[in-house]
This record gives sequence, C-alpha cells and structure tokens, in this order.
Amino acid sequence: MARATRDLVGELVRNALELAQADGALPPIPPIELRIERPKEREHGDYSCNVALRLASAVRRPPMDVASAISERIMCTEPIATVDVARPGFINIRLDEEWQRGQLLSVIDAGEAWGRIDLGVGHRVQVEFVSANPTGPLQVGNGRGAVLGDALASVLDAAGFEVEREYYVNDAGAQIRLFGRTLFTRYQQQFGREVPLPDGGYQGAYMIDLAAQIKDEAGERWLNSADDPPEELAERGLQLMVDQIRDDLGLLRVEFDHWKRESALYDGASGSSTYDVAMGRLRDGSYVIEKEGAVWFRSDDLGEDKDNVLIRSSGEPTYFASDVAYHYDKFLSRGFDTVIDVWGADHQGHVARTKAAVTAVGGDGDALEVLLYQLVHLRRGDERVRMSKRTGEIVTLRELIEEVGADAARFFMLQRSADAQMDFDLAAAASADPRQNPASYVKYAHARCASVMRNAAEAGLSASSDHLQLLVEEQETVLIGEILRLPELVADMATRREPHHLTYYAQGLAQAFTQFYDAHRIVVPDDPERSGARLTLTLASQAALAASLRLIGVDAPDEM
RNA sequence: CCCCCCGUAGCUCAACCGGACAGAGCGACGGACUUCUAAUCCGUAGGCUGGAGGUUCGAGUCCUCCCGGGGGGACCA
Repeated sequence: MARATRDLVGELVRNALELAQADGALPPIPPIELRIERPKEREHGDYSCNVALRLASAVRRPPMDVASAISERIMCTEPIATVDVARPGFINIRLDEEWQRGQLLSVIDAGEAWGRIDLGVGHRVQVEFVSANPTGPLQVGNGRGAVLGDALASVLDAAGFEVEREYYVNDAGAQIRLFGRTLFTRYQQQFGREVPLPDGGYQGAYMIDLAAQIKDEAGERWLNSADDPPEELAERGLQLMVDQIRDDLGLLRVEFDHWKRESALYDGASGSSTYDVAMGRLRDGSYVIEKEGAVWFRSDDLGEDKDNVLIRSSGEPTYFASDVAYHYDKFLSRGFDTVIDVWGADHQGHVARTKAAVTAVGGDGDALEVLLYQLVHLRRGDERVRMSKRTGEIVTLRELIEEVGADAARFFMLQRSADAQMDFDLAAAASADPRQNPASYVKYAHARCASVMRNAAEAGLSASSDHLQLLVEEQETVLIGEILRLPELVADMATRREPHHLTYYAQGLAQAFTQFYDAHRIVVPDDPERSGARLTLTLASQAALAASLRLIGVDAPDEM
C-alpha cells in the first residue's frame, strides 16, 4: 500500500465536501485543509473529521447541519462502511471490516517493509547527525543524537523520501590542532620522554592508547620531528579516532552513507574551493563587513539581531565560516531539497544564524531544519550516574552499549520526544525482563508469533485467507486496527520529524497481539478454518512488529 | 537582562501541530497457569495537566504574566 488508509478516507470526505458545494447544500467556501483524525474512543469510529465544526461559522450554519450535509454525500465504498454525525458536529467514519481483514494479505506481502508509503517520492533529504568532534570517543549524549537521527532517516525513507545519512567530521581548526599536539606529546611519552601536555590538551586515557597504537605501527618515525604536531602523525591519529567513532556507531547499528570532512571544504585552487565560493556569495550579497580587524557576517537584513565573526583577526576562519561553506555545499552544490541537522540543545544558539547563512548564500533558509534534542541524564535505579568531564567520570557511548545492549539503548533513547530531557535508567535497560524493558516486550511478542507459526506447521496447519470473516473477536478487531495503522503513523512521523512515536506504536501493537494470543487459541487442529484465519492474523502481526522494530533499529528475533 | 526547551498519576513519560471521558509502562494492592513461550494476561487505586488571567462552540495544547528545572547568549565548538 503506497497510500495510508486515512488518505483514502480523506479523499472521499473531500469529494463529499465539494459535492455539497456544487449542489448548493453548502455555500462556496475557500479550500480548507482537511484533517482526518483517529478518535480516542472506539465508539466514535475508526476515523473522524472536524471539518464541519471549523466551517460552521464561515458558512453561518449550525455545525450539525454542515456535518449532515457533508456526511450524506460521503460515498460508502471500499474502505468506508458507515458514516455518522455526532454531537457538536463531528463526522465519524467506520471502516469496512471485511476490507480491513483483506488488507492483512497486503501486510504479509509487504513483510518488514510494511508501512512504506510514497509521501516523499522525488524529494531528496539529508539528515546530518552525531557529527561529534573527532577529538575523543562518543559520549552518551551523542548516542541520543545517533538514535534520533538514524530513526528519523529510516522513517523518512519509509515515507518514500530519498534520504542520505551524513556525518560531518570537524577535522579543521584549533581543536583538531590541539588534538594533534596532545597526541604528539603522548607519542613522545611512549618513548620515555618527559613532555608536558599542551595547555588545555585532551586529558583522556584514550589519547595514550592512540599514541601506543601509533608507536606500534610506526615506531620512532616522528619521534624527532620538529613539527608540532607532525602532520602525518596528526592525520593518522584522526583516522584512528574516526574509525573508533565509526565502530562505536556500528555497535549501535548506525551507519552513515557519507562522511564529509570539513577540511574538504577548503580543497581546491584558490578561489575555487567550496569555502571560497561560499564566501564569495556572501560578499556578492553584501553580507560581509569588516570591523575590529575581523570579517563578520552581517545578517540584520535576515532578521538576526547580531553579527557573527567569519574570519578572526588572526586570519583564521571560524567554525561558523566552515558551517556557511558546508551548508552552501549541502544546498547549492549537492542540491538537497531539505536538510535536517540533528543537534544537541547546547547548539541552540546556532540555529538562527545558520538558517540566515543558507539564505545569504542563495539557498532557502526554511529548507534547513534543525532538530534539537535535550540532554540525557543517566541513572541506575534510584542512583544518579554522574557524567562530569571534570571528574573524568564520563560515560562513553561504548560503555553504555556494553552495559545495556544496542536494542535497549536504541529503544530507550527513542522513547522520548526530542525536546524533552531524558532520564535513562541503566538498570531497566539492562534488564531482559519485559516488565522492566519494553524493547524486550516487543521482541518477545515477535518471537511468540514465530513460535506460534512453528507450532502450527507441526500440527499441519497453515495460514489461509479463505475464512478471514471468522476474525470477529474484540481482540482480533483491535489487533487488525493496530496493524493497519502503521502507514499513517509513518506519514505523521515523517511530516513532523518525530520518530519517537515508533516505540509507543510498537508497544501497543505488541500488547494487542499478546492480548489476542492470551484470549484465543490460535492453533486449533479441530478447526482448521479458524486456525487458518488466525494464523493469517499472526503472520500480519509478525510483519508489522518486524517492520516497526526495523524502523526503531532493534532486532526482531524468532525465539527468545 | 535576553532567547530556547521542559513542568501531566508516587516514578519515567505519551497525548495524532485547538477536539469528544487526559493515556501507557513501572511501582502499589487483588486475581488468573494440567492447553500455542505465565518473559504473559485481567482487575483496583492513583489527576484542579506548576499557578493566575485571556482567546472560543471547545485549551494539557494558542496568547500574556508569575513560579520552578535545564540549556544557550564569546574573534570556543
């Protein structure tokens, strides 16, 4: 199914609305956005529409009248069974149950690709996330960005967008030079030399490990170098660091399509590098001024209240200047229609000026979206786990994954909306007990589907679509509804950039299946017709569970 | 001083960008296993959605102010 059921319903409602105007039942009105919602109460139907309430004052008619005029003209075909009008002026729509049962076959056919829609076809989106400085290992907070960005990219992909996952490697500038100098110091220390760390150098033990590794690889090669740092040494250290970051992300099952190096923005003959071209664009647009010995981005025309330094009085470009060039590259060179940058909340202050910069270099600032995520706090049961850089008790992403596993790490990280701070309970996440750990609960439901199918095969029973009309029990109806809901959920998540709904959907779906399983026997050798229908439902459940787990990035095991 | 995010059940959090009776999980209490995985299920208790105004048919959601928590406001990233 390339279209969500909701869209089919919406089209029928829109037709009815237009018909009502055409035949004079309603006066002509300007086009209105039509939203089909899913009511909380099942008695209100499978879908509802509040268009009559919103139209009432404009057409100077009681909402109930408007609702009636529209609902009478809704064609009760294919997905729709009945249409009712309710109290204030809602139009409530109930789906045809036979049609819904028939959809289960499409679900099974789609398998773990269930939920894919064509909402975003032809639209190229880049999701850039993590992009932590390669001067140290990833921290827990980076993990949240990793999971959020990866799941969002998966959701957009499922919604039909052409998606690229990108990691921006900040391999230029002062901090990377400091990284090189720290590494050089540690390298010399490997040979027993007493060399002090540079001012503000990177304290972490990982720098010693890096130095030891480089010593093993290259011996004394740079020991007596006059450069600080030796360029090749620094480059090798950076490579190793990036490799480690890539490995850590791999443990989380996060993979990038493209690793973009900041230094590449400066490559090329003078005047032709991305950086030079982007700066040229700013100058052409009169967005550049010089004052106090530095070069500034003047953006008050674009609604910014403050100028920002592009080139320091030392002649060195700022991080922001690189960012201008980088976003020029994203939009003007590579031509993405939309770019979503996933940033930690501590970068909140950069949002406005980066959007302004996109506009200034000739792009559309609104096509740059920045998804900010709030901080993560760790706790273990009731005990707070401190993550202080000063005390050195930093919890790395790798440590987190080793303690709780990739599945729980991903599921827990994704459970909160990006703009809510998060308490991550290591004790709950590390537990295999589904009562503590919803990731286990969902996986268990999937494994149970597989188990049921195995037992059915042993009993000589198999899924059949011949008697789906037997699926009329309350738990069966609810479960079918949950399964069929995924495509519209994908649409909502993609549109609103909110992948966290996945975890709630997966839990609700798992619960619906488990309740069905608990209330009714699926494999009944004496009743092959009913068994065949229920096995079809089981297969569809398994597909929907697998599809949602795949989007979350969690394994869907066949046994536990 | 200014800007951004948050404040919802004892705890952790949802609530489809204004809808119908604010929902889950955990925790608490009480039930259900000779049958496909009880790693489960069912039931009960638990709320003036931080506070005060406002907007309208209708507000947890939007506007103003206040309180509280977090994050920003550099020629750092």
